[in-house]
Amino acid sequence: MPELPEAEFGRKLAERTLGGRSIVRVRCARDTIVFDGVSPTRVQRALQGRVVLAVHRWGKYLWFQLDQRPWPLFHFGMTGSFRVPHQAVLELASSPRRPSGEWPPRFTKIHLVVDGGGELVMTNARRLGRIRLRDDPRNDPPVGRLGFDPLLAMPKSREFAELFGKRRGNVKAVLLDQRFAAGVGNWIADEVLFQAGIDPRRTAESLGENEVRRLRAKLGHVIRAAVRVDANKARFPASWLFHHRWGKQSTARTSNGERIEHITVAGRTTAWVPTRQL
DNA sequence: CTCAGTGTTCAGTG
DNA sequence: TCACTGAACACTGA
Repeated sequence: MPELPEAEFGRKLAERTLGGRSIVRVRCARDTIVFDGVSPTRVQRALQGRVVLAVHRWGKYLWFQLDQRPWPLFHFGMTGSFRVPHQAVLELASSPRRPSGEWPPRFTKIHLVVDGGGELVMTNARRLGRIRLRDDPRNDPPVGRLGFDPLLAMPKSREFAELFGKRRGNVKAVLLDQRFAAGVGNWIADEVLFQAGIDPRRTAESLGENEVRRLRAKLGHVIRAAVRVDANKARFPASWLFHHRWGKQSTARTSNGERIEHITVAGRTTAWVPTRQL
C-alpha cells in the first residue's frame, strides 16, 4: 500500500482518531524485526499515558507528536497500514480486499486505545515495516536524511531544476531516491514518467529544461490527485497508467489502446508506454 | 511449487 | 563520494 498518498491517508486517520487524546492502553506484538532498535516493551512504556498532540508525515514516514519524548516513528514497508475498527468508507480506501471483521486485525503490530474509546492499529503482514522511537523524528535519521516532500514542500521550479541537475543515473532512479524526493515509490515514479512523456531509462542529465519542468509539474499533480481521493485507487483518474500497469504480458494497454511494456529499471519492475515516453 | 512484489539498507564493485 | 547491482528481510497471492 504504502507510498506518500497512502501514508498521508494514514496520517489523517491517526490524527482524527488519536489527536488531543491520551493513550490509555498499548498492546505490542512480540516482533523483533518490525520493532527496530527498541523493544516492544519500551515502545509500550513510551506511549502509555501520553497525549497525542498531532500526527506528522514526511515522505513515507509518520510520527506522533506526544506531550513527552521520545516519539514513535512508523514506516509501513510494502504492506503496512493504520486501521481503525470497521468504518466502511475508510476500509475501502485502505484495503482493496478483505472487508475484515476481526479486531484487532491479523498482523497487528501495535494496538492503541485512547480515552473516549477510539482505537487504532498498525498492521504489517510482510514485516518490512518499522516502528522506532526518536527524540526528534523530523531531524534524526532516517527522516533527517530524506529529500523534499512533494506535498508539503515542493521546491520552486528553479530550485527543483538545480537539485535535479546534481543527479546522475536514470531518471526513474532519481525519482525513487528518497534523498531526492521523499515519498515516491514504484507506481508513482512510473505514473509521473508516463504523464510527463519521458522514457524511464533516460539519464537525468539528458533531460531538457522543459522536460524537467514537466517532471516537476507531474510529480506534484499525481501526488496531489492521489491524496485528494485518500489514496483510493478506484477513484484515480481513468486515464492513469496505474489502472493498466498490471495487465502484464503483451496484452497490457492504456485507456488509449497503446501498448504497455514491462522492463527492469533501477532494479524495479517498470511499466511504460514506448509510443508516448520518449 | 515457484516467483514477483506500492520498500529500505547494506555489502561489494567500478 | 557517487552510482549501480544483488542480496537480504518476510510473507502472500498469482
